[in-house]
Amino acid sequence: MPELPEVETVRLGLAKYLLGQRILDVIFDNPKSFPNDDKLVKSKMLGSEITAVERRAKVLMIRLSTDYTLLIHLKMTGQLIYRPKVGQGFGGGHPNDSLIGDLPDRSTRVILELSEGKLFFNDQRKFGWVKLLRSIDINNLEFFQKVGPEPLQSEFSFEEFRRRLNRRSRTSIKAAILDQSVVAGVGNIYADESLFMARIHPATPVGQVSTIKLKRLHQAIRQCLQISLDHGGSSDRNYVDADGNKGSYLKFAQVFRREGQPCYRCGKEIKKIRVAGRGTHFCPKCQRLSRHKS
DNA sequence: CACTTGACCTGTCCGC
DNA sequence: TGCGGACAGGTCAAGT
Repeated sequence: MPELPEVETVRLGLAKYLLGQRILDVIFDNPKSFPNDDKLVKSKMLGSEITAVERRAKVLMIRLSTDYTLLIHLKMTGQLIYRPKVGQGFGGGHPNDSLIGDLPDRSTRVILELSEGKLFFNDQRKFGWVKLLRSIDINNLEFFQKVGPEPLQSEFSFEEFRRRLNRRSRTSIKAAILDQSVVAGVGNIYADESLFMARIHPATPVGQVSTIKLKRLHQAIRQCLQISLDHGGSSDRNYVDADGNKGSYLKFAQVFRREGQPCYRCGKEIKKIRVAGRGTHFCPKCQRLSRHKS
């Protein structure tokens, strides 16, 4: 899916368009994508106003004036695309129409009809979801209790990073940074990119990564995510922002999807292997398996 | 507990 | 062109 930079880019777009809008209707028919009952939707959503659009880890939160919140996870193929009503911004003939075509399409799972436009939740693989919850209950969800610090905030200190990593010292460093309870928002693309930047082999057991390298990794995670955010995220396949635009970060990727091509740093061929059950890209020369004690 | 694997879905690409 | 299998940005539950 969308990892932190992509979800944050969507959030920025939604905040620009949705704040202050009223929900006039909600159209859904897939209980997997939107497992809420009609009664709750009618009483807590219809007529309510959107008061904020927030994000924690890879989860979006659309706050409503009824003290309820829509939680949204895009998982692998989710999209949230906003289209203003014709005559209220870009309408027919908008340049983005060629990118994603007419909406709804066959992957549309939920439509929010708003006072000034429509919000489409598309999700080809149906892994993603939209849930309506009491705002006050959200912090008690197990996920939010366990999730790690936001990497672009100051709460993501090196000491905190190491403390959370040390609970999982035998697993691979890649599996560890993909774990949302270690750090929030890192997924497969930025795991590979930040491990390259820190020059750590993805399969290195956590307990054998030196302090120097862990410090490099801590900084690399922040840098990769920030650079991607600056470029509107990565569009490998499905990802688009709230306007339907793709992100351009993959043009700057050092290893992700570059197997068989030369490393920009040393010239050796980038390899693709399997680590933590995921396709993993790395440079065998820049990222050697090493055995240091921290 | 720590850790790994398979399942959830649909679509696409690659080799035969 | 068709068909089978592998694979895809993420998380869970269920296994060892």
